[in-house]
Amino acid sequence: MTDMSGFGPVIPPLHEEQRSLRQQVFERVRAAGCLARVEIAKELAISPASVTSISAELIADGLLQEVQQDRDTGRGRPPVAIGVNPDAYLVAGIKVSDLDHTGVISDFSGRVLVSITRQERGPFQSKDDLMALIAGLLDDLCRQASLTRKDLSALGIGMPGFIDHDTGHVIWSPMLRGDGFPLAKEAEAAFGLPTTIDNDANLATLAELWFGEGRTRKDFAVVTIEHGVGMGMVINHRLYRGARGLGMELGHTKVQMDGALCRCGQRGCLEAYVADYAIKREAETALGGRGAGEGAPTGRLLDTLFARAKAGEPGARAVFHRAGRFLSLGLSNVVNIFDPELIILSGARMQYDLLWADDVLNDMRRMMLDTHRRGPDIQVHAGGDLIWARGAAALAIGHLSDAVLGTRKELQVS
Amino acid sequence: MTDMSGFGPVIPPLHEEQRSLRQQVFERVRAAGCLARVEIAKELAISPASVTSISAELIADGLLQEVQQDRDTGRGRPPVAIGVNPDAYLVAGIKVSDLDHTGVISDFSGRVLVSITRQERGPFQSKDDLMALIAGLLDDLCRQASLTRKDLSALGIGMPGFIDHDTGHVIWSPMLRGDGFPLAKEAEAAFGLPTTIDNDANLATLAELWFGEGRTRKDFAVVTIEHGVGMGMVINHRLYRGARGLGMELGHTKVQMDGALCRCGQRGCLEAYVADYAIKREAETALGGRGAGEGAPTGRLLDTLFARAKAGEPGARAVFHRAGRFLSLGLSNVVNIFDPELIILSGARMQYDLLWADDVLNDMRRMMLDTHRRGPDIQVHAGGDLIWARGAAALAIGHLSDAVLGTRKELQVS
DNA sequence: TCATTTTATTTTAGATGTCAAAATAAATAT
DNA sequence: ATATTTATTTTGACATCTAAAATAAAATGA
Repeated sequence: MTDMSGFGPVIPPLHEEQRSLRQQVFERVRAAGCLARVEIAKELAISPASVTSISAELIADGLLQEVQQDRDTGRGRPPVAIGVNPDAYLVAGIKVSDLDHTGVISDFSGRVLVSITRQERGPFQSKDDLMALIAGLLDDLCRQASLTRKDLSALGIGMPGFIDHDTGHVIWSPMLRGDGFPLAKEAEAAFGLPTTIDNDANLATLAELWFGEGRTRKDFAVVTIEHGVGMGMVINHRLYRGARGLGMELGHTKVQMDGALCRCGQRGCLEAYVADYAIKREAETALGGRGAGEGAPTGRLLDTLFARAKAGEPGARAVFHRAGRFLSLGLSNVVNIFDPELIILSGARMQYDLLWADDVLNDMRRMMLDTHRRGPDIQVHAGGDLIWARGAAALAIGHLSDAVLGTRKELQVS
Repeated sequence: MTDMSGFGPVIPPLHEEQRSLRQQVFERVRAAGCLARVEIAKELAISPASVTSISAELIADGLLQEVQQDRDTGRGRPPVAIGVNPDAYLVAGIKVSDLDHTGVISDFSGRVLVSITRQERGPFQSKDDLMALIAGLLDDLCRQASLTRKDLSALGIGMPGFIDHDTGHVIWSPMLRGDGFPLAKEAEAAFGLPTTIDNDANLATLAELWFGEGRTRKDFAVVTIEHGVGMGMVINHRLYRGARGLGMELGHTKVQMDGALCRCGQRGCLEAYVADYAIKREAETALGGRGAGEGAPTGRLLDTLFARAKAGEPGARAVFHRAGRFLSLGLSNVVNIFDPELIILSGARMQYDLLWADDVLNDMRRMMLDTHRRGPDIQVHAGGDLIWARGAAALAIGHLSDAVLGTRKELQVS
C-alpha cells in the first residue's frame, strides 16, 4: 500500500439499502397483519407524530387502511389498528416445472384468491412453448377469478434452472432445450405486466420468508428435494442469491470425488445421491422389475419403493438409507458454512420420512462442528404444491411494493 | 395464514444498518486515500454544501485533514484533497497461533509503524498462558515503538479456533486446553484497551478487504491453508461470519463420506486432506524416513517433500496431487454455493505451488456448474506473516472508527 | 497586466423530515 | 358527571440536506 492509495473497503453509496421510514412503516404493518400506530412507533423507535403523518400518507395512497378490531383493551382511548389494503393491487404468481405447474392470484395482503395446479409434461423445447405454457396458466387464473390481465399489477414467475433474478434472464433450465433468454422482459412485453423471475428453490424460500416459519427468523436455509436438490438462503431477513446471483446450488456441491453421475454431467454432486431421479434409478435396481412397471412415472415408482421400505424390505430400505446419509452430509456442510438457526426441508419428496429419519438428523449433527451450542432447528414442510406459486406471488408483491413505496414514481412496464 | 396474522418478513428496525452521511464521507475518504470535496459529493450523490459542512466537522474532530497534492489539473480553482489524519489514533493488531505470532502497531491511516514476528510453541494450556503471550507481544510492540499502552486506542486480536466476534468469546481454540472464555472482555480489563477479536481466517480476509485486492470487490472468498483450512467470506463489502457468528468453516465441510481422519475427530473433512498436518502425515509415509529426520518441524518436512516433488519424485508428487484434487473439490463447492467473483488463496503454505497448479484450478473449473459465465478470478497471496496482524489492526480500526463516528459518544472501555 | 473563464468551495436561504410537548379524542373507572 | 388513562393529532422547533448565489483560486487570453 502506497501512501495515498487509501485503505478500507470501497463501499458504494448506500441509497439502495436505505429504506425510508415510509417503507419501514409499511413493511412493519404488513408483517404484523395489523398494528396500532402506538405500536409502530414503539417498534421502530420513532415518534408517534411521525407515525401519524406517514400512515396518513400511506392511507391516502390507498396502500394501508384502518381496520376494526375487537375491543379487549383496558381503559384509555382504544388503539386503532392499521393493515394493508388488500385491494390496492392484485398480482399473479406462477411456477412452471418439468411436470407440475402451479399458479395463484393474490391480493396485496397476500391472500390467495384463486389457484391452479396442472400436470403436463413437456416437450418444452423452445421459449415459445414455455411462453405459451405461462400464458395458458395466466389466462386460466384470470378466467377463474373473473379478471383480465389488466386487473393485475405484477407477475412473478419461477422455474428450475439457473435463473438470474437481477437481470431477468433464464441462463439455463432443464425445461428449455435451447439457449436461455430474457424471460422477464419478454413476459412483460407479452403480458403487459411488470415481471420478476427466480428459480424454484428461491420461491420455496420466499414462501417461508413471507408466509411461513421463516418470517420471524433472521437467517435460515431451505433445502428442497424435487427432481433436483435446491437450496435457498435467507441472510438477515433477505433472500441471498449468491454474489453474482447464481449461487446456492447445494445440489451440485460435490460430496464424493468421482462419485455418482449427476444429470449435470459431473460426478459426485449431492443431487446424484439424493434427488428424485437418483433414487429412482436405484429403485429400478432394487425393485428388480417388481416395481410399478416399465416406464412408470417417477412418483409411482418412488411411492412403491417407499412402501416396500416401510414394510421392511432390506433392498428398498438401503436405497433410502444411502440417500439419507448423503443428505445428512450435505446438510452438515450447510451448517458448517452458514451456521443457520433453522433449516427447513421442503418439497413433496419430504413425504418419504425415511429421508429425514432420526438417524439421518443424528448423522447430520455428528458431522457438524461442535461449537457447544444447540444445532439448528430442523423443520420439515412436505406441504402442497401451492408453496411454489405463493412464493412467486411474494416475489411479485415484494417487487411491486418496493416500486410503489421506494420512489413515488409510477410503476412502469419498461 | 389467517387473516390478521400478517405476512412478509419481520424485519427489525434498521438503525444499525443506516450509516450516517458523516460516516459515509469518512469511509469514502479513507477508501480513496485522499479525495477532493467535489469528488466526494459526486460519488455519494450529495450536495457540495453538505460535504463542506460534514468535512469541516470531521476535520475539526481531528479525524480528517486537508492534504497537499501536486497540481496536475487544468484551469479553475484547484481541488483540495482530504485524507484520514494518521495521527488521530494508534491501534495494535495481534495474531497468535500454535507457532507463529505476529503483531503490528498501526496509525489511523492503516500505516504500520512497527511490527513483530515471533515463533514460540506452546504449551498454552490455560487462558493465563494465552493472556501472558498477548501481553508480551503487546509490550514488545510498545517498546519497539517507544510508546505505552496508553498511547493506543484499540486492540484487535486474532487466533485460530471458534471465535465469536460478536460476543468476544473464545468458544474453542486448539491453542487452549480448557474451556473457552471471554477474551475480549478480559483483554480490555487487562490492557485497558477496547478489544475486538476474530478467528485467523477472518483476519486474512479483513486484510484483503482493507488493504488488498478485495478493496474494490463487492464479494470474494479467502481460503487459507495453514495448520488447518479456513475461509473468510466478504458479502457486499462486509465480512460475513455466518448467521450466528460461527460459520464459514470450509475446512470442516465433508468432502468424503467416512473419509480421512480430521483433528476435529470427524472423518472426511476437507482439512483432513489439505491442511498442513494432513500433508505432513502423508509426507512421513512418502519420504519413508528419508525426510528431515524424526520429529522435525512440520515446515521443514513439507519443504523437503515439496523439493522432492518438484524434482519429480512420484511419491512426493502424489501427496501434493491428492491434496490439490481435494482442494479443487472444496473450492468448487465454494463457487457453487457463493458464486464469488474472486477467490484468494492465502497463507504461507501457498508457496507450495503444486497445490494450485493449473490442473488443480482446471479441476475446480470442471466441477463448477457451467453457467456460461467466467468463473471466479483466482489469486494466490503467499505473502508474509504480517497479513494476519494487519487484519487484526483493521479489525481494531474498524471498530474504533465506528465507535467514534457512529455516535458522538466517547469511546469507553466497558 | 488584467479581465475572463473555469472549476472548487462556502455561504445563504429554504425545503424536508423528524421530534418533544401540548392539545385533543375516546375510552374506562369512580 | 368527573377523573383517569391511553391514543392520536397538532404545533412549533430543530436538525439535515439542498439549490442557488456568492466567493475563491487557479489558467487563459486580450
